[in-house]
Amino acid sequence: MNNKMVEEKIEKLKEACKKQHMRVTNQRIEILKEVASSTSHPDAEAVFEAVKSKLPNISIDTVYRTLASLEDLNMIFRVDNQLPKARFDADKTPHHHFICTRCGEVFDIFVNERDKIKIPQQAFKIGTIKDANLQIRGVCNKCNGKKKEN
Amino acid sequence: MNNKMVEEKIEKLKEACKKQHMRVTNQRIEILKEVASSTSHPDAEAVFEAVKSKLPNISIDTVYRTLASLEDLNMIFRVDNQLPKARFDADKTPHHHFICTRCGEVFDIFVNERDKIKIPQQAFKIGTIKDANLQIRGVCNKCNGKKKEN
DNA sequence: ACTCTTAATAAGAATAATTCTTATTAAGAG
DNA sequence: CTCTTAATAAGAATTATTCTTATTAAGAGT
Repeated sequence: MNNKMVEEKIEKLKEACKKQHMRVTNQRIEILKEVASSTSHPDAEAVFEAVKSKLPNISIDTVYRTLASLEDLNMIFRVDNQLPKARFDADKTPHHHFICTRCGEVFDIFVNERDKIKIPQQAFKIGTIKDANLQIRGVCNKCNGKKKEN
Repeated sequence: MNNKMVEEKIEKLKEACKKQHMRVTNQRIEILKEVASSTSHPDAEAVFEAVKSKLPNISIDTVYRTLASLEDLNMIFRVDNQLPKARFDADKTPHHHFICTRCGEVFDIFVNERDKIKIPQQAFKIGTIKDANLQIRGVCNKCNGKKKEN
């Protein structure tokens, strides 16, 4: 993302914070700026190191907390929708996964021939492909129900 | 997977082990049996608990090691291709990811309108969808090169 | 079957990523 | 400018996973 786009993103952050009654802190701005201007899908540690030059006293915990809140605000997202634990499957039939971002449950979605995913040509230039699957992220019905109870 | 399919899978494991000069251990058999007969994408802890009834002395380390080796043998796979660290991205333009299973590098793949993924109808019944992206797993060219050096 | 080599294991310590606890700071409402 | 409290820094704690080391057992060779 170029400078202008990053600046626009910061403006969006400010609006989003106001809307959610969240405070616009330097930490939030600098961390979003860093993720938005990076092209390397940085991890928390990399963001921490990069942001230190602007905010020398920042703690790694703030980075984690802020990345999570920026995700909540829909400003950034987590590549691969990391789950706290690795989960395994022995069924090699090509199928997709619906992953509930709230409870971590994984739902299989088996598709027919017509709905099979096609791997973009570009991918073959990057390396040797082992497999590919569609990852659908959302909130499952069960968790949606729970939300209403609160 | 039904009993018969599980048994077939165990046979495949035995063949694969012989081919790779790996020993056919009870731990490998029971762990594969557990993952293959489960429908819940179990994590290491769940496999550990389930397998304890058959092998009361099994250690959690063996479960982790065995799950990894079963993955190597292509008998099971890891849902979501868990990476050791969470990685973030601020670019919400729909795009896919090529994830190198060896070095963890994530490569963006931007696609044109025609190659856009279509979310299977079934997914909408499971819950509220936030987003979806294609995850292509493989080994990047750089890592493929390194392999040859050995 | 018996022996031997060594891959695989159990046990528990160690590590790495992430989250929690608590005291302090500062955003922004009034 | 003051006050409330959300957000933070610091470091301890936790959780998933991996490593270390001594022991066991698979299976090759006899």
